[in-house]
Amino acid sequence: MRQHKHAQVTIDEVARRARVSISTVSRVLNELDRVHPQTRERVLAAMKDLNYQPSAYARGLAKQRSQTLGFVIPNISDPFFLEVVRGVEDVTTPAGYGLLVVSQPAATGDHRYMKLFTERRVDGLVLVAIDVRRANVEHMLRRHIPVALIQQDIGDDLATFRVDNYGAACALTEHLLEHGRRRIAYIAGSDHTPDNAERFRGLRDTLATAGLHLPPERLAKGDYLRGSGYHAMQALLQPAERPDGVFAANDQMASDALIAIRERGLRVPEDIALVGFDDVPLASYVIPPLTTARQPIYELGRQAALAVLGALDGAPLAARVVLPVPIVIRHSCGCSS
Amino acid sequence: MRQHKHAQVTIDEVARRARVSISTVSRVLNELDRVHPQTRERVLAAMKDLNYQPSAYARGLAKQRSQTLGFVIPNISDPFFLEVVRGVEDVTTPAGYGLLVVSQPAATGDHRYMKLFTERRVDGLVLVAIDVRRANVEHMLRRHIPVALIQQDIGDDLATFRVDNYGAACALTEHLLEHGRRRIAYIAGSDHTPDNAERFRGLRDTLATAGLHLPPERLAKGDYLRGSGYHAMQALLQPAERPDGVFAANDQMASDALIAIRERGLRVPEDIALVGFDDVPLASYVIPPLTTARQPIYELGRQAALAVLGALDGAPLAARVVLPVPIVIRHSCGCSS
DNA sequence: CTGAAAGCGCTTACAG
DNA sequence: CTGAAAGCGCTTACAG
Repeated sequence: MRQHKHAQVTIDEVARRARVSISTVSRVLNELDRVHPQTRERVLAAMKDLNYQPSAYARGLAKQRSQTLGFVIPNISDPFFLEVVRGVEDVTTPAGYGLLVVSQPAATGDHRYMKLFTERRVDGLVLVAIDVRRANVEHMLRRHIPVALIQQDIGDDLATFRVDNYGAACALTEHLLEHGRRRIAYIAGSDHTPDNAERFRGLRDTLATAGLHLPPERLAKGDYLRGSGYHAMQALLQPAERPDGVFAANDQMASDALIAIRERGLRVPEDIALVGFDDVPLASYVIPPLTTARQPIYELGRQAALAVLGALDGAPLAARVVLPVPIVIRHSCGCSS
Repeated sequence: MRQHKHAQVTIDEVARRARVSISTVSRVLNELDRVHPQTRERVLAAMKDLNYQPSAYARGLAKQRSQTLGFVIPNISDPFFLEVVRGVEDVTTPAGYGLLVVSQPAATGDHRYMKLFTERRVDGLVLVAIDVRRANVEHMLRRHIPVALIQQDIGDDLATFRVDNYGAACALTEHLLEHGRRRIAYIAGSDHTPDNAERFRGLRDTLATAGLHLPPERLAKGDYLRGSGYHAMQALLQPAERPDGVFAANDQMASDALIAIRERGLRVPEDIALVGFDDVPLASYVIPPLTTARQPIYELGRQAALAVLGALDGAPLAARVVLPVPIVIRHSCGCSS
């Protein structure tokens, strides 16, 4: 067989150079058995001289472990996405795991990544906010492939990593109450998202505890996207009794609301105190800068990855993690610089 | 040997069920040789019945091809990042390639991903805007591993995919001139970045062509980041003869400049026309919305990935691709709604 | 502590 | 058109 000019160096060459068998090279590679110190040194030296990098493929085949994790992200332009990859990647790479990334277009269904991940024999999975079918997750789990779900809740028994939307919404509402606001309105995000539901619940429960309630005319529908907050706010400004506080389900809509309020000749926070959610760059940029809540996205990725790697080492898969969402106080709520 | 309860199904089981040898199964898998239609049907049926997914590991080992691409992204919170992964991923997954993602902290040096990628025997590499050493790229190329560089220029002979900063800067400046502006100032991004240099060159060359020049007092240093545009703009407003147009190297700084201008009691675009670069969400949000340029990030990823896959099929690696950057006209330049 | 050998799940000439 | 066999580069009992 012709020698490939620049082929990778294999375990055989290392063994030959160190004058040992490949078993021994493998042993120092895996640090399992005892190897005589001197032999070890020789092998190590040979590996270094030849710049040997063991083939993950051959290893994976022999060990029946691919040392890689599958990672699926939604197709949508999620501003948080970068943070979660970093969180995941920062734990996987140091642990010697590769990260196989697939972005899942919402329409396609599940097959795209399931096929790829099965072929590649991924050891574990981290799925971010996508449309997973429960059956698929169970299928993986049955094969002892741990799965962590981020921002996606499809069963109490599955390992899911979420953010405490409810708690942050309570805190934000509390804060509005502390500023003396009593007629607090809500600008909703997309109806069907759990985030929206939880934030709304936080608002309503906190109001209820304070003996307040939220009449229908102080509830306006938005869709998280640009522009919707503007129209929602206009609707909220119709009734004679205007709200004195507004909780928007995200910063984008809060920023839109700001414009609608200003156009009406009213001031934030003097006439209407306003809070958003997410702490996107825009939030600190509008005037006045928004009081909002910052989701620990990086941490979400980190913890999900740690859980999967832990499970691979035999630890039980933590069932449900809910990370606290700190609120960040700026000026739109009435706090001064 | 104990039968693993949920082990993956292998080629042997398929062969047995289809009553052929594994060679034949392999043949229908790879569609290389002729296989009798009826045999093929039997094999296909068996594969389907057993839900067979060939092991990418065993295949990679036998074929000496991993069918995966390495992908490195910078650690920084690049708002464009998501778009480029999507661009890359949208071509690799359909082509049956996996994408191994690593984020490269600037400080660490190159070893982190070089080691991982060598171990995993990636077939090709896409490197985004990171600090690659030329030696590393050459090392890969010598092993016949095609490398595409995105937004990173370290040699005329390497396949690099860039965006036409210069052309867009020319167009933007041209546009300012068309609005009758003659005293055009520049708010620079970080000195050392090629993007900044190219945008600046575009401005200066276009001014020169129009018989204009850019005196030192109309050149202010920024660093792309929040706040720097504000101070830069204040400096530009010092001289008695104020600029009547400002080109900021990115939207963030342009937005900052907007505030500084307004604080000075001047209006955009009436007193000073303003343009930015990048078309981040903020750009369309500030008042007046910014005229700017939109980089084709997704396309950058797509083309780089296509080039690498092409090279893997024997095509020559396209040396240099520069994608046009359309400018997006809004109101900060003086155009009306 | 160390080596020979079988095996991981495929592919690929080589025969037939 | 199809099968037997060697090989891809490792790991892992099994002997010694």
